[in-house]
Amino acid sequence: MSALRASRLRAGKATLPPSSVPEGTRRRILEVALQLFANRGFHGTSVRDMAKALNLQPSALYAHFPSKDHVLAELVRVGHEVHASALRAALLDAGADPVDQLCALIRVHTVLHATYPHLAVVVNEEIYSLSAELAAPALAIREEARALVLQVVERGVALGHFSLPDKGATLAALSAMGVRIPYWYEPSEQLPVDALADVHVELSLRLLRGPREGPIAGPAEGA
Amino acid sequence: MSALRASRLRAGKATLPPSSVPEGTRRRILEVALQLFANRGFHGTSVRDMAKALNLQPSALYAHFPSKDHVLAELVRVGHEVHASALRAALLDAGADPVDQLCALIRVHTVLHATYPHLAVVVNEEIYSLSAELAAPALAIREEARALVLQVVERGVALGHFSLPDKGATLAALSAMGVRIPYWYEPSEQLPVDALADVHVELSLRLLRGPREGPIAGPAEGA
Amino acid sequence: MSALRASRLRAGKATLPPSSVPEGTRRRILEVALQLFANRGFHGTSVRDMAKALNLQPSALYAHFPSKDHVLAELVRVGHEVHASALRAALLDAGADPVDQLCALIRVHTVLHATYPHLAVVVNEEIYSLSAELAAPALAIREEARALVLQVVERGVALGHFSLPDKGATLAALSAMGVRIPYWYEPSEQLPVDALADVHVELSLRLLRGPREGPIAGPAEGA
Amino acid sequence: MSALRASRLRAGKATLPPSSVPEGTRRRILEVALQLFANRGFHGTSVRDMAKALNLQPSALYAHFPSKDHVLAELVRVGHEVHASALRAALLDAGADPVDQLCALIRVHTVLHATYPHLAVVVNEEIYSLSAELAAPALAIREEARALVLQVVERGVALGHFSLPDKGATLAALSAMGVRIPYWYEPSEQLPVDALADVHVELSLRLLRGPREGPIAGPAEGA
DNA sequence: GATGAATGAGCATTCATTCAT
DNA sequence: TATGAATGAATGCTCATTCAT
Repeated sequence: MSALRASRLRAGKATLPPSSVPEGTRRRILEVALQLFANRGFHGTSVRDMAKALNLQPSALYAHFPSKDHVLAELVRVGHEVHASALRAALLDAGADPVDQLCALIRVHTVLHATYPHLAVVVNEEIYSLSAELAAPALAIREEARALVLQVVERGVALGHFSLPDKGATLAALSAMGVRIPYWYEPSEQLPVDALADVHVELSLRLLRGPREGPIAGPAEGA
Repeated sequence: MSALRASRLRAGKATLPPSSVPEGTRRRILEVALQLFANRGFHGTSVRDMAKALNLQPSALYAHFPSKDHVLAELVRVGHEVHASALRAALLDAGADPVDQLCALIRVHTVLHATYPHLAVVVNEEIYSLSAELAAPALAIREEARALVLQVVERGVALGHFSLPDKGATLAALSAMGVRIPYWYEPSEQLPVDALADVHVELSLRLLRGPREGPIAGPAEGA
Repeated sequence: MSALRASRLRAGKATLPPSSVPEGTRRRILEVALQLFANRGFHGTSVRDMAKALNLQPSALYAHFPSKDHVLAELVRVGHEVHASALRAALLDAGADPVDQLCALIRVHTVLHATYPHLAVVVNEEIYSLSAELAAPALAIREEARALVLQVVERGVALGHFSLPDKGATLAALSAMGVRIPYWYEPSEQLPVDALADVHVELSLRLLRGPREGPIAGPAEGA
Repeated sequence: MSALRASRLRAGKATLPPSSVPEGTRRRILEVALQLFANRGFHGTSVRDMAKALNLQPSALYAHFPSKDHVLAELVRVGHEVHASALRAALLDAGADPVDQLCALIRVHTVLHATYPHLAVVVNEEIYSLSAELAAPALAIREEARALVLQVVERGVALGHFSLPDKGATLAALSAMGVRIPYWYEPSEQLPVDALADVHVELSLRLLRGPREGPIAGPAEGA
């Protein structure tokens, strides 16, 4: 029926963070689902599609997950958990300076979205295909993460390091930079993941500190 | 059957820019499709869903569009066209200063995403449900728009107004701020659309000019 | 999934006649199947349902029966055998008087249907879910039983004790009284199984002897 | 898969009472379903079976009924309604004598079960495959009918025409005679439907009046 | 005897779409 | 333009059963 359809993601093979899910058929199912859900969406992927990609009968999936929805729910849960725990770990490593803390959070946020773009897309877009019940755990984790960043930003403001035109919009902009990575970025020699993280850290600091007045003197990339 | 699902958008009623499509059943179909595709996705919306929301029989839609895909294609085309022509118009009004030009582009980009969030989401997410053939016109327009912004930014850099750590990432960040608006923003008295545009203009300038050194002295919002 | 469904039987726990099947997993399977087949029918019961009720995996059943059909076949066979042998035993105890014989047959028929209602239902309704091959042994036994009753009735007619308006219909009515017991009867203090048997014996005699002429004088229950 | 299976019913073609359902595809579906549900049971009949017997695609059925369950529910409802209204009509024709009334009720009960055996079987056996919600209307009608018969019998007892050993069991026996008809009876020249009704009326009167004492003198059928 | 993963057919139902009216 | 009945493919899922362990 449908002619050649565009893939949402540039990146090729979908991978799950190594220790987030144990090896085995269950993990294989999750990785295949990740690939397909990221590129065609949850509703654009059939159980038969998944089974075919796994070289399994559709019915075999039901020994591992009670429904297609539960596969998505698990991906969304894992994605949120990996993200939240990475943020927490970054914060613990960062010391007490809110600028350092913010940089650490942005770095981790960027690295995760650049390293696991499929998971990022599924977590951010396909969560809306979940019932309220199945989405709830992930949404709770998400709210925690937002609160974490908010707290750091607010401390930075209180200590005179940051100055925001509007808190909600600025926080959203900070998040958006990361969230959109899967749609344009592909790791390359010119811009490996770490370099992208450096750029995003720099951009984040620009967002949070006021701009210079007038024209710019110093050297910076022009190309 | 399926339990309550989250809606992707905060905003309520989906609307199409006034003169983008003439009044009539055809426009009604597009607006209903806009609402449903934005909230449930193209694949998550059936022709029956659309017909029910229109108080029509499914077969009646085929008097107006040759297929469900063509409804989406039309929405995507209209969305891209409205966006591109608004950018062009803004640029014409902005004079020759690249800073003014950039501000005008960001303002329009922001206002459109805040005013037509459903259209923005469909244009940005559901385009991937289109065949290459049907998506092509929109993708061409999209490329033009990107080139437009790129040109302005590059002129700003050349004239010493802007300084970017990485052109691709910074352009992406500029775009991302707007693209993510439908996911968090709702017009309100505290932050009406124009004020949001002001904020995004300010944030964009921060991204494009270097940050101040050291801590911040001047007054800024704290809340 | 499926909403609450009515149960065919009033009675609670399904039991098999004590010595009809030796204790063990095989018997447990038969009793669980009896319960489920009686209430939801053979086609309305899945092997998974049976396994779940047994706290076993579906595959475990196949160590005891070659197929789901064979479980039903065994229930049907046991039910018929218990019934037929009880009829034979009753006849042996009853002496030579066809009235006594008929009463004995009816009593046993009634007691069995009242005591093992699940088995009665499965034997009478679910036999139609069996292949001709698997149903054959039971049908043979059934024919024997019918012949037995027929003989007794015919002797009663020949000896002037009974008078039937139509042999087929009357035999069917005799049988029907018992067969329908599981659908309405539940043992109680007011009407224990033995009392029900007395009633059915009385009713059977009424069917087989002609009615009184005119109105009724003597005392009888009214309520 | 399944080998030759027995049919529950002797009778051939399933028919619905003429004016119970208007002509058209909807009626054709109901009649085919009646045939299949009666012989193989609701759970033993697939929508594909029904569609094949109708020379239709399975999906076409869903233009007429929202689900397979609703087809059964409609059959069960129609069956109950036809039965109840026939009983009411019979009673209106019968005059004030409880004996006449009872005879009229039995006659109608018998004629319906003999004329529409498929419907009788579906109504009596397959109602248990319905959810409580879908079964409710039919069960309500059923209770009314029972109350009707009960009232007639009680008046007969009060006026000294009837004498019952046990009201519940006797009512059940009266009903059972009719309910079991589809399992053994086929209209024939020797015993057409009307003759069967005569026999059942006679048997019913025997059940409700006491038996003669001692052996039988008068002439009666012997065969 | 029992498990758990797997099979392959089949389930009720929904899909986008067509067509005669 | 719109309807209502129909199609044929596809949907998510369950079925009875097998088999290696």
